[in-house]
Amino acid sequence: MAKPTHRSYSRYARQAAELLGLMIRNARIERGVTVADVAERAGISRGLVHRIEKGEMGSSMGAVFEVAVIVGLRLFEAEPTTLTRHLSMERDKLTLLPQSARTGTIKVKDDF
Amino acid sequence: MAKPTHRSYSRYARQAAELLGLMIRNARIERGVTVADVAERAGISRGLVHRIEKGEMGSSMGAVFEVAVIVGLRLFEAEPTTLTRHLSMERDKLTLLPQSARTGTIKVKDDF
DNA sequence: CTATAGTGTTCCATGAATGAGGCATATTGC
DNA sequence: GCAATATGCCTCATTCATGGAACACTATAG
Repeated sequence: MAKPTHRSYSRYARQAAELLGLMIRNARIERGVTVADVAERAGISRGLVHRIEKGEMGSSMGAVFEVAVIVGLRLFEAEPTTLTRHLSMERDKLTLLPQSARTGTIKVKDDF
Repeated sequence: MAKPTHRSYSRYARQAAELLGLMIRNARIERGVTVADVAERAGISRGLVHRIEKGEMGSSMGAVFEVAVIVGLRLFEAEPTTLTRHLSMERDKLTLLPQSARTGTIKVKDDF
């Protein structure tokens, strides 16, 4: 039987996916690489690369990010080293953020 | 199973996923929203939100982006209007590139 | 023009992601 | 301290994305 498991996505999320797909395709063409080539390097099928470039929401993040990297895109506008630094920053941020904001009562933001 | 389809990811891609997950978690906590709350609003399970925040590569891009939007993250550092504009720009770019004048519709070019 | 390569799209078997539920461990508030 | 809520993590059934192969179409080369 048909399961109406149709997931609804917000417009912004869908556009972000579409944009990422287009950026990937543009970057790939500019580099003169074929879809099949990217697929092989990413270890995925040609069809999946195509779906990713179309911005389909079901594609796994791993496949999408991997393809993006292969065609030379810089995710989050960051180079590898910058990315690592951002990671550290976010990790530190997390440890500093207790769950005190849970009740919606953000008491102090430790401004200085 | 003999072959678990060992998918290998580049370091950069993994870090990007982890960074996105951390940014989501930080944004969520700062907003004082629970994982369960985000899950309900995104129409997904609590476990999936948790996996997304951990930056697991298997999560679908749709779920990841949707959660990111819900906690207030701006993907690609762009506001909704900016995102739409970027989309148009990338679409135009595509038509100017060599092998891709096909995606659009070339049939209706009989206006001369 | 023909030949070749690349793309776009379908179908389907199957492996993988997801949802659901439970339970242990924080964390918060009393 | 205790109670209540939130998170982390596990297992398993079900659903869905994926790979693979086919095919038509388009573009580039010759």
